[in-house]
Amino acid sequence: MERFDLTACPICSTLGIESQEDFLMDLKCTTKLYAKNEIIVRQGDVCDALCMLMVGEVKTEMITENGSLMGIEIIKAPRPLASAFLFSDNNHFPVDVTALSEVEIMRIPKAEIMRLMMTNPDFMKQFLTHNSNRTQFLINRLQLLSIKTIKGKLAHYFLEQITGNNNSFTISRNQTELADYFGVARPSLARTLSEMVLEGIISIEKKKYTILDFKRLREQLL
Amino acid sequence: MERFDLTACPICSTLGIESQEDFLMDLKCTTKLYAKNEIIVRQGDVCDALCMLMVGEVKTEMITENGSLMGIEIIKAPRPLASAFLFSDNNHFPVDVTALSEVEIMRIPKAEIMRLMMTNPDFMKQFLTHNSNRTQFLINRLQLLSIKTIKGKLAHYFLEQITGNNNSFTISRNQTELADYFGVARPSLARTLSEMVLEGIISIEKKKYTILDFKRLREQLL
DNA sequence: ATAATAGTGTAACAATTGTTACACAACTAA
DNA sequence: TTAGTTGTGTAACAATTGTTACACTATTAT
Repeated sequence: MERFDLTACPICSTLGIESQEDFLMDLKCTTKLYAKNEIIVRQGDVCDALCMLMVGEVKTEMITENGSLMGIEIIKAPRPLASAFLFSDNNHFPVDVTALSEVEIMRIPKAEIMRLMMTNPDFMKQFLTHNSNRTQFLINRLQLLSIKTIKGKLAHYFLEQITGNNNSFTISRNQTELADYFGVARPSLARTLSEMVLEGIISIEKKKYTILDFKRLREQLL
Repeated sequence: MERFDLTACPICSTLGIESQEDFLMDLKCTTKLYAKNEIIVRQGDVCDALCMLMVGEVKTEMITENGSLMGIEIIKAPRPLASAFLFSDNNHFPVDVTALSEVEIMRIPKAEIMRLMMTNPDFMKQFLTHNSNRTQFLINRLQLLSIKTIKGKLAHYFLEQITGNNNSFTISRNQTELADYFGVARPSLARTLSEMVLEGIISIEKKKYTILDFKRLREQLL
């Protein structure tokens, strides 16, 4: 199993290389290994320690940065799991987490996280930032899911892709992935896309999308 | 205008009465008044200070230019506004905030929040807890919106209301409010409810709901 | 009690999306 | 090249939900 890379961890990366050894040395924590397909946490389990995914990858029904719906999604090491729930009044995991490979989890007690934050401003800032970023992500997903029509979702998504004065952009996801992202059926998405092309709102060439009529695109948001 | 009540604030309540005066005295912050219907923050505004709603109430509107897809949230003083975004990499407000009454807002700079957290463990814990609770709330909304059928939404909601060994609960919202909460049309909700009663899954008497068949209720979640 | 208002039940119909199925293009590996 | 896979376009039909309208009950104010 490979070594844990602190510098890639979203909440520990600014600790500085020289202090990493001390950091891990002083840390009161336990690590545990899980076999492939083993269930790491069950929905409803109490969350009284930060679970850091050190090695391997897991799947969870949780919403992830990747953006797929409540459907199963994959989290790769290194990253904390559900760090937002550690301090909530109702500190239970909202979903199951299952190992997709051999997995190493480090459990850092809540009190230890508190201590780290009190003594290390950089750590505190990173921890806060990580959780804030997760929240931002959740809000974005909420906005997207709140739009009911497929045309509206597409309009929201397209307008988000625009940067600068361009009216073109490329989408790396294919139609199937895009449909998953929106939580709609693939043929429904295809139908809607061809309708928007027919109406002259957009044009599509391979994965390059061009907006032809911003006004009508914005009208799709109702 | 009434005085700000620190003991009711979700992130300052444990500071202790005797230290409140010192607390407010030392705090580097500015306060500003807003008239009713005045816009306090606009979607996209940079969030570089914690906005504490001291007096009055505000509404936050989710969602893009359209308006009423997902419910609006009404926030009453005292409570911080969008405290989760203060530390995110892309620190912009995701929503508009409008005053519903005369409102007093205290703006506490980010650095000042950092200082408070470093020097006051109770404050830090409360700040973290508050943000965690907000995240829980968002996750919950997301789960609800991810369920596509109205029966599924209702099943999710009903199962959430159950406490202990009971199979009954009362819902304070009326049908119209419930429909808004789910983001569906009111007659559609009524139709679905009567279907579930017909199928013997639940029974409804005024605002008291009773679950008759847990197994089939859970099946509605897919 | 009476009127006004709010909340509910329900029906007919429209609109949107999902489902299933299949043809075909694009790409990859042998 | 060929065969196999993946991605796309599209059609017919089913399922679900929205829309609109109206009757009725419950609650509240006068």
